[in-house]
Amino acid sequence: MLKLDDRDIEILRVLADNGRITKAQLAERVGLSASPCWERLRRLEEEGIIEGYKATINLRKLGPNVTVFVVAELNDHTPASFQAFEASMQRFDEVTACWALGGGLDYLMQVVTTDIDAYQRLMDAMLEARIGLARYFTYIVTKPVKPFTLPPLRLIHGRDGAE
Amino acid sequence: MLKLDDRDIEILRVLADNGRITKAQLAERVGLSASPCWERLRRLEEEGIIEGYKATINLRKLGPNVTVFVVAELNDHTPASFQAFEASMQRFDEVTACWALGGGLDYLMQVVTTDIDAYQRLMDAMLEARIGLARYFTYIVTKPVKPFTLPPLRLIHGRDGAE
DNA sequence: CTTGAAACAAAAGAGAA
DNA sequence: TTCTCTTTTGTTTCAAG
Repeated sequence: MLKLDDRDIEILRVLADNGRITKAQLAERVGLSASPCWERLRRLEEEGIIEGYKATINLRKLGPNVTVFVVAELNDHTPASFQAFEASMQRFDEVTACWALGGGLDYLMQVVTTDIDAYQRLMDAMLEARIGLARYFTYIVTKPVKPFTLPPLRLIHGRDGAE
Repeated sequence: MLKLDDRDIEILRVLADNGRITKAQLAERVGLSASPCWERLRRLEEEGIIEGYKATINLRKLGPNVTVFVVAELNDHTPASFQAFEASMQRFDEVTACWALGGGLDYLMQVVTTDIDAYQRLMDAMLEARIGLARYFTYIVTKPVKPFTLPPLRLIHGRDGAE
């Protein structure tokens, strides 16, 4: 298990909020000077705890669009079916995220399209593409209430079982 | 509406993938030299199309944790109830994202806790906190199938209605 | 859009607290 | 360990063509 102290956690928190902060500013914010802070950051990146850095794009400023969450059930639940469905998820660009759910039969997809019509056409295309999709339930997003935030890292870290 | 050309879109795509790329490398990747690329980037940031930059943290390396999606229904559907519930969502740190859904009565929450027990305790706490939560449905994530990706920007951009 | 110069930041190391 | 200080190298920013 990787040992992280409060300062490492603080580095993660600052970078999760501002991924382009300079290393000098980062050091100041976590109460270290540049060199030790830089060492810790290098380690966090090397260990893969920091996976990368991403710009956050405001899709609403680009044009009209709609986000839909879809709970999907498959026709059958063989390993091959799961694999085929999961591979399809990678190919549909409108599927912006996907998770497998407990119960062994369901998936949750996040889908972004220009409008509800385009969403329907996408789902029709999925049904026709014979990727194993049997039924699905649609949750249309009307408003983002809370943008992605980090969970409380101190809870998740500092217990047995981590790699 | 903001006019973006293919190079602007390409800048967004590169930065959504690698938010800490240097400006010189970014320019090279999109086929511009440093100064014009820098001008475009400055504009995208100023317009708020680029909202910010975030480090991506691999939670699994920090310790055991479970992600749960929760579809929630409220007791009543007055504007005040919505407001109260949405304010609560900001306060629960384990709620890592939240969206309001169509139908005017439902929310989808993404929750991250250490284990299913902690998830149950959180939901019990929400029920007891009288934040207006009536019923909820639990979807436990067993596997991330597709991490967040950008939707096809060319579809969303380049039509009427954008700001 | 290009060049290029000045200001600034990153990276790595030496040695002291 | 962490800190400060220094040097080299690379990056950002912006003015001028």
